[in-house]
Amino acid sequence: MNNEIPRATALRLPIYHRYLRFLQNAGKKRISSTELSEAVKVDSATIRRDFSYFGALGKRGYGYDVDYLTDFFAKILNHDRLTTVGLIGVGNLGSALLNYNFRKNHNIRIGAAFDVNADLVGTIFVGVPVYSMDELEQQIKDQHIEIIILTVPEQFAEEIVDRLIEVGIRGILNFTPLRFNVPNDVLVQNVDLTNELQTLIYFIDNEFTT
Amino acid sequence: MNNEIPRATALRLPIYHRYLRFLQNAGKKRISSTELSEAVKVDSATIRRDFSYFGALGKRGYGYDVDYLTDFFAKILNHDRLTTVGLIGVGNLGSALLNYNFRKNHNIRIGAAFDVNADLVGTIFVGVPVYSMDELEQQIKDQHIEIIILTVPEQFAEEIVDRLIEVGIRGILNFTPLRFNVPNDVLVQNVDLTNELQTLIYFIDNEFTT
DNA sequence: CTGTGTGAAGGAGTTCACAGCG
DNA sequence: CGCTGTGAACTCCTTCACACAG
Repeated sequence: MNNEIPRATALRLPIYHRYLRFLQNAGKKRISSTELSEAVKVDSATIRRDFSYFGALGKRGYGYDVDYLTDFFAKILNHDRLTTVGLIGVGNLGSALLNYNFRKNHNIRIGAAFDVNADLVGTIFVGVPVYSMDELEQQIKDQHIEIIILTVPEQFAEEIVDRLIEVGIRGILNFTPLRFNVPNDVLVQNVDLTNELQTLIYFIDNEFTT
Repeated sequence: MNNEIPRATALRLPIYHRYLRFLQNAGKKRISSTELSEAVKVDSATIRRDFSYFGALGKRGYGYDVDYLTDFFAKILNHDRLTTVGLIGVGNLGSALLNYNFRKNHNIRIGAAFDVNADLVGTIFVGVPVYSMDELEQQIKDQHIEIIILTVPEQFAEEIVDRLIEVGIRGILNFTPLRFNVPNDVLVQNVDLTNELQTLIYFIDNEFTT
């Protein structure tokens, strides 16, 4: 039931889930694909098809039960177990992400941060211990970290990624502009903020169509 | 020559351009689609097709001229003119982005920051003046700002977006999890860091295929 | 009568494979 | 001979439109 979920659908699951939780908090009991469509800006037919990959979740003529659907997606998205991730590079962006409230609502916890700066190493930064780069492999193993947020200057990235692959990391949220060669059991999600801005500028200057 | 560029191609232009500049700095004179493919992790046929939308940029049996191509894309991406953007919300993430070197290589400049915090207003933060929210419309007009980076807590976002639309902003780089209703001459690029992490976790837990 | 679930059609983007230019 | 540029096939995703369940 998992492997057949189309990639495009999987990418929308967190969006659906976030809004469903909002509805749940607001005490709403039922929601139709049309209403949901308005909030998350996804075509209602697409929503119905997305949901249908998981079976018949709705009731015809009624819509979807908010509580049921919220719990269902929570499980799908692994909110029922805590995920511990690590962060490498406690610079501007790294610090901001440590402050970011990943954990608050999503059962994601940054368990360890790593940096080369001796002044930071050994301190606790917004609740997260900062380790030296020498301790990388040990901490990853000890804390069962499978996912790394990579916010280092690009010149150091390649070498670090090699170490991460070696130690068996499963996923990297990559904030550097580089594209890495990784074995195909390691997943890299690239977040390129400069790109996003440039793309925005490009579309604006070239009369996009909504 | 602009409007017919497929969206997917446009999204890759900044990636190509960044690597071309790297090659240029390294003194490389020619590049083939196959070599480029290896570096940016895009299929070589896709690269050739992407380039072909802009006309015949390469030479058969030779490849592409690095200098020519770099300049060509610089123009396409508007690097020949300075783009001034504004940033609203000088919190953790906002501060990190102010420190981020958008400007360094891409002719993008954050010209104004806005925040509700009276301690920040009136100061210069990493070279960027911080204004109060009252000054939003005035500064946007004075500095000809067309693009806003939005890094405010989500409860304030909706109202701010309405003001931005009113004053004629063209694009918003949205770091809040909300999806806004905007007229179709305003472009919103959503960057949702929690989503990225959740998606990564989802794919890892569900045995993705590369 | 309302809103789901889904066959079928329609896009959009990618990749193959090769003709043909330099 | 090498590498581009591109028809054609293919894959993936979205959207339409409606049968049908509650």
